[in-house]
Amino acid sequence: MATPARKTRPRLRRSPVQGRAQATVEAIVKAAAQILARHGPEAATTNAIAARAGVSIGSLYQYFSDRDALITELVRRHVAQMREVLAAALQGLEDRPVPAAIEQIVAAIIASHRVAPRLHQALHQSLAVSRLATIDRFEADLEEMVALALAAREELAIADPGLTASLLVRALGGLIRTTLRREPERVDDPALAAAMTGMILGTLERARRA
Amino acid sequence: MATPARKTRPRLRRSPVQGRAQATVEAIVKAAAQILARHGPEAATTNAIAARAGVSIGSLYQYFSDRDALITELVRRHVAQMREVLAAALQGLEDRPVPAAIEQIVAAIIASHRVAPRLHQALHQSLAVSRLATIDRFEADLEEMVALALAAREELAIADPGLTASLLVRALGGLIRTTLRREPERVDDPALAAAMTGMILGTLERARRA
Amino acid sequence: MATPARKTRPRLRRSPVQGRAQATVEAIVKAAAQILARHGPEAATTNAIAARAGVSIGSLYQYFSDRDALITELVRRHVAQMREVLAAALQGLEDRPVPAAIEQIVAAIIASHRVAPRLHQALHQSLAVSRLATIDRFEADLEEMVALALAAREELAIADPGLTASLLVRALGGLIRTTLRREPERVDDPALAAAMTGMILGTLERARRA
Amino acid sequence: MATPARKTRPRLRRSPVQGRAQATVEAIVKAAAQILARHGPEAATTNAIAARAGVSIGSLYQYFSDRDALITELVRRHVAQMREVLAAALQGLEDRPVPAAIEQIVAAIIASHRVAPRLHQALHQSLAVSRLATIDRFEADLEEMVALALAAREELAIADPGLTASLLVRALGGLIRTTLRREPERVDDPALAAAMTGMILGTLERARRA
DNA sequence: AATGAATGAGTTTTCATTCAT
DNA sequence: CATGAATGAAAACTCATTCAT
Repeated sequence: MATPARKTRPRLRRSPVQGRAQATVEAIVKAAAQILARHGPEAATTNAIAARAGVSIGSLYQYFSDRDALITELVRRHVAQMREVLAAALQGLEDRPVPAAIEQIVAAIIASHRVAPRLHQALHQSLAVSRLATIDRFEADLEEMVALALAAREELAIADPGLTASLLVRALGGLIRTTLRREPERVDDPALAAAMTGMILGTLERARRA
Repeated sequence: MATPARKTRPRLRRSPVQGRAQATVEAIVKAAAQILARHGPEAATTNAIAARAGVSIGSLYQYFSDRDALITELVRRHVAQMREVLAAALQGLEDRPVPAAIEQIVAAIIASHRVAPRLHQALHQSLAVSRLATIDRFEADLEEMVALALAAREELAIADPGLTASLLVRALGGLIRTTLRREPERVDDPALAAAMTGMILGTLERARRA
Repeated sequence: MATPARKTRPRLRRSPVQGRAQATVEAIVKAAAQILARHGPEAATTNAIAARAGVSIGSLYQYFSDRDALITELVRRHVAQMREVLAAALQGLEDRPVPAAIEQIVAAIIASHRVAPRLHQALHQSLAVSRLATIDRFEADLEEMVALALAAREELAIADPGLTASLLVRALGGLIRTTLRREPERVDDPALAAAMTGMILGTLERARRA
Repeated sequence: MATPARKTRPRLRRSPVQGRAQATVEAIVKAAAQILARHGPEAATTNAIAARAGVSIGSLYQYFSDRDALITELVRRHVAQMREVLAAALQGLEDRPVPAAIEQIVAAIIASHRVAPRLHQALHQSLAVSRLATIDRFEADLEEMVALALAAREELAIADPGLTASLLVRALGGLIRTTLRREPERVDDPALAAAMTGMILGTLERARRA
């Protein structure tokens, strides 16, 4: 690539070993998330974040080298949470018959996107393309997991599990994001989930080895 | 009243009567598109746009009341172009058998998203959620067109054409956007297009009336 | 004074000998007056003035070397009008008995300030102190006229006509301006005019030679 | 609600808790006053004010939400000072006989207008008519005070104390302002003060009930 | 002469970041 | 360590003025 790898910065300027420092960091990250989610990227200035966190701007810079580092940490936590929710929602996947498994995957992906939808939206918006890496990695991992799950089911006879997984994960992700943006309340609509499941099943049908 | 009520402000602050002015407007819009596409929303300052367009900042404000108006115009043109490409790519849709028609729709949606993918991405990013209306309207129109097309094909027997159309259009759109962002070169991959077509056909199969 | 005398500029860049040019100048000055009076100094940009006058900005600069020259011309005309109104309203002053003469002076000063009160106000506001010279000269002349009139009336026995004239003219002027600003409708109140007359008569009484 | 409704925005954007901040605010306000007084409204740009105050432009905006807020604060302080001077100069008014009381009033009004005459002038100029409220309120209050003082003196037998007070206050105010503008040194001339006193006494004479 | 497109210095304002206390 | 006052580069936008057509 053209751009040189950024010199990796320590994630946190100083590791908060004491409880108070830990609490301060928590407060700052939480404040940033709240402001981003509720008032959008424009409102998320460092001063506003510090104010909402109830700490001085100086303290913010005590723990984060710059605004970027704070946002990065926020993304890291958000994605970690999505991963957790996803992992929990995928428990016992292997033991289920295919149709139920698909339903479970759909539900899991929806659930992971509902962790903090406004924040998710705001992050997608405020992050420069180059900065979406962390989120993209999550989606890539998700694709891989799904690919493995598909390959593991011999009865599905998927010709190209990688391609099919990408297809499904990206389609579902985009579908959920668009719906969250334009008709947020509909994300809970069981008819939509059912239709998504149908879409996946139909797709898998078509993706069989000739 | 003598003057008809206007809901929308005039598109341009002043309409260029001389050819030179027309050229200036074009240069500004083009410069804005380039900077947005290549360097992202943050880089698209009015000064940078004017500089790249080779005009003074004053000239920019002769024709656009503010930065927002320029972006709006850019969106307008971009969406208009997407609509054109889409319309052209959908010519003769009714005369084709279902499988070919689906292929054509997939190709058309891909084509419309390839008009200026980086710009599309940047616009999605730089526009506040509330300002995505023009793009959203395009997507909503697209959903409606597809819903009509589905309903018109009695042989498909789609139970809920609206739902199915939303599903497909949003899924395809998100899929294409994600792919453009993460693996831009793959958009041209015929295997992907084929897989998408498969996805749609499979989905339609599943969406039949019981 | 510290500031050197400004190099005197020709009042008009070119003397409009033709009728059309004359009309253009009229239109420009009138437009400037209207905008100043109706929308205040901030709105009186050269472009706005040209637009309202229905001429191009280039034409404005054809006749006025710069914005300042235009404002100067406007002031000149405004004061000239005030002088005319004043002179007309003072006709036959010498032939009247003192009380009637005073009433006439009061009425005349009021009349001269009502020529274009909003414009007058705007000019007072938009003119830098150094630029109020033309208006000040008008008031100085007025003071002198009144001083002469007072001195001419032996029966008044004014001890210091100059002082008394300054007193009265400045007091009346300020009074009228303040009233125009704060209670514009009251300027026509006959009770006020009567009170002013009373004030003057009382003042003259007190200004007699011991 | 927990917080009481505020009609007025907080006077300062942020209240300085450290002494240093207080000093900064003072420096800014003082610089604004100086520039306005010496170089007029046009010269009083936020940058120029910050520069003269010896602080960064950012500091100015820490304490004042915008240029307007700074000017408003300046007016507030100026008027407060005028009120103080006036109040001090009116001490013991009730205990004096009418002629001495009148002299005192005249002296008090002159004194209040001499607080910062150039600034006063500049403020009158730089404030849009609609924004002169604070100054106007001062003058209105002054009129009312005088009206009450006049009414309290039964021996004066003023027919319409309100009208007479308006007359006198506006006349004196205008007179002082004009004199300050055109012959600033003359404001100290005892002859002028004496003449003003004469004007008032004469006016009061004429304003008696028939 | 007239036009109006173009100019750019100058203005207000924001916000990430530093550093003295 | 925490605080918050201070910084200043940079952004949006205006408007008097010029000049090619």
